[in-house]
Amino acid sequence: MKKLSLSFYLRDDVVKIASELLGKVLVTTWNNEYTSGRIVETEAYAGQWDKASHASKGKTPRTSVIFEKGGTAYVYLCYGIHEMFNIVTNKQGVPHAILIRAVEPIGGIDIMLRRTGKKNFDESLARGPGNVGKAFGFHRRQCGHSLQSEELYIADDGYSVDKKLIVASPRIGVDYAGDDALLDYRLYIKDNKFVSGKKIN
DNA sequence: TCGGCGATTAGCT
DNA sequence: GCTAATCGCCGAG
Repeated sequence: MKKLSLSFYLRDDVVKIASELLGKVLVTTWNNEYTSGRIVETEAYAGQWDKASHASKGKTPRTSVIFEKGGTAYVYLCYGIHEMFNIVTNKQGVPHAILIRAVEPIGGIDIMLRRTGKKNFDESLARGPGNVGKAFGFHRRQCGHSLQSEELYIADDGYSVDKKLIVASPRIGVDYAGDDALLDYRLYIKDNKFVSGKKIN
């Protein structure tokens, strides 16, 4: 497995990067607990003009990390409950970010089960951004963490997603953003069970 | 300093 | 389908 290089994250086109992240492997190893999974759903947040992005309100204590250079982790608390994991992209000063919305678990499933409080492995283990945060042990302490480190990184294991299976759609939960809520900035792998947004129960 | 609210989810009706 | 859970951010006063 090969870690993605810094230059991967520093490029301009955040939607393109979000689509290329599909099929890549997310790994966290903090506390000597190794967890990994394949990214199957992402959402792009493209800068200050994008009303759905936290960066649209300008640089504040919470959002300042999004203005950092690409390859940095942005983790924040949503609804007081959910730790959401984002990847910062583009060069320093340009607030682009990609939200990881769903992951297909590969390694450390027992650890994910313990963290999420679930009893059995199923497709909901890391489906939805709140669950991804829980399963991989993310915390806002990790905000600003580098994605080139041993504790947290994204790797290419040679797996590639058929372009025909990559679907673009409007983002979820951002209706307040007006016209920007209609942009096709959500990307996911078609027919993958681990993708959020549809009810399975 | 204070109050409203959010890139959500699970569980009940 | 509806709502509680739950806390830090940010704008208003």
